[in-house]
Amino acid sequence: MSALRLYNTRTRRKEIFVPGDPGRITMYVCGPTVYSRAHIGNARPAVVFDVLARLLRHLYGADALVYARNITDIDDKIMAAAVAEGVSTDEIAARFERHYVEDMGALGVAPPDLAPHATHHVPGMIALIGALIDRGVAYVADGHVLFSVAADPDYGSLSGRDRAAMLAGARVEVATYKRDGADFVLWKPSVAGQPRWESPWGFGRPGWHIECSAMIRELLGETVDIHGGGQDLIFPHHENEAAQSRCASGGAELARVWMHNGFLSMGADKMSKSLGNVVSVGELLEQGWDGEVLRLALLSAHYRQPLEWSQELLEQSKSRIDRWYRQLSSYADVALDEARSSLSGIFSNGESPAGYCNDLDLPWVVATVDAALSYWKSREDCDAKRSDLSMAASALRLMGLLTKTAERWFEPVLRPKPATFGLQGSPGELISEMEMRLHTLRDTRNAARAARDFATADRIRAELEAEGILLEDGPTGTTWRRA
RNA sequence: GGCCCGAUGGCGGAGUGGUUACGCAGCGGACUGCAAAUCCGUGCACGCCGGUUCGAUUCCGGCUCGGGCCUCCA
Repeated sequence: MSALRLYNTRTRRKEIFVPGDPGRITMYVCGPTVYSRAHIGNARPAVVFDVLARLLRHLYGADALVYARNITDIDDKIMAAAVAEGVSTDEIAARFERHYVEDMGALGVAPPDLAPHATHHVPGMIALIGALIDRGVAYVADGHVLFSVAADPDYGSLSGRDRAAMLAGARVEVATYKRDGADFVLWKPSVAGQPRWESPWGFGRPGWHIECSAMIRELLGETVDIHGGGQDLIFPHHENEAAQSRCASGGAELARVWMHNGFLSMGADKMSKSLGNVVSVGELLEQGWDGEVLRLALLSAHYRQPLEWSQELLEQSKSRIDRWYRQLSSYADVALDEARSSLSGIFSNGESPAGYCNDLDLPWVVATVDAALSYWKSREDCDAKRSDLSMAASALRLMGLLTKTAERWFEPVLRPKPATFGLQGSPGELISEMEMRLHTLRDTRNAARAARDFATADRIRAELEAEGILLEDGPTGTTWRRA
């Protein structure tokens, strides 16, 4: 068993990962609030923790991990979207959850084992709030239930903030019913028309932070091995979760390891809906970027580092994956810790973990794969080469890349674009019509080349390139692939 | 104002107390009708000022600049 080192936000250092029960490792990641399409920044944690889940399953066994990623389906933004459209919050939530699942699927993100919905766990939240009141760390005020920050001496330990700093930084006017400016809402009243549940404190709905605490408690237990999310959740969301759960359980920490991914930026700023500088996963897919290209782009920087999203990043990722498919996709999977390969370091290295086991150092893994490719590219086939390149391919597959055959990868994607061919009809008819014309063009071009009529041959090649199809003339004939 | 993080070549992005990944782009060459792909070769870097050290891009301190959080946010 190799040592896995993970960076723990709470201690601000890499630690050897020691699960509470190696036979049942628990991981919880904060999922989406479903009120709009996911942008590519939202996809980063989904992809990063998907890779971590694959790694944990690889290390501890396929059945040893329980991975939960919640769906927040009750929230002020969902309510606002519902009002704006004149439909129910359920309809909004269901629609955008569907989009989310599709988009993440396109990025190769495997569905988590559990995808709890906040609205299905309200009784658990009410029970948890009741327990906090009983323990004297929460209080009722003006129809709300609030968590008393002063009651938790460890409040601030995750984010590294002290009380004085929080007061100094307060930018929001403090509600008068709060005993302390830092106290946060566990339960709030709903007015007519808003979603509501019956509780000992009247009809209302849960605060955001209590949702995760309650679902973790119900589904995974008092303490999870790993709790993940984006860096912006460290405070207040995760700090508050940690405080609630710690107080409710009499001191047990909510998570052994807290992990947070860095942010995507667009130009100088963080990509965020409030700044309006977002690009959605759906848009990128429609532009023709393969999900694997988006996935590699998201994984091209270490998960804790900021990553600048750009057209160039996409193009670089595309080139890299194209090359991998040409050179590596025929190599079958092997055990990643196979000692015969000189690349076994990408996966484990007992004393000083490297690559995967070094806090998920995927850029290093990718670089090592490329170095191996470069080393072997002009060398003859032999056991060592096959062993190294098989391991390289396996390393990429563990991060969810190189999952197709080269044939599939390079297969031209015909998109119905009637304008180009001056056609009309249903998408299906258009595609079969386009296929027929492509065959004709291929025959025409081959004949032209044979007759050394290069003007005609080049014209056809240019036309097809405009359709996203590249023709490559090789010694054994012409191959067609998507651009 | 407080807390946190970062600063590497044209670009992206790792890592390391001494030999400076990897990719993309560029340049030269081979191959090709021309391209593309492939192959061979090649240039380019570690924010600033101190300190520790035989030696620092790597460790320590300060500074500057940039970003995030402190309000919904992956």
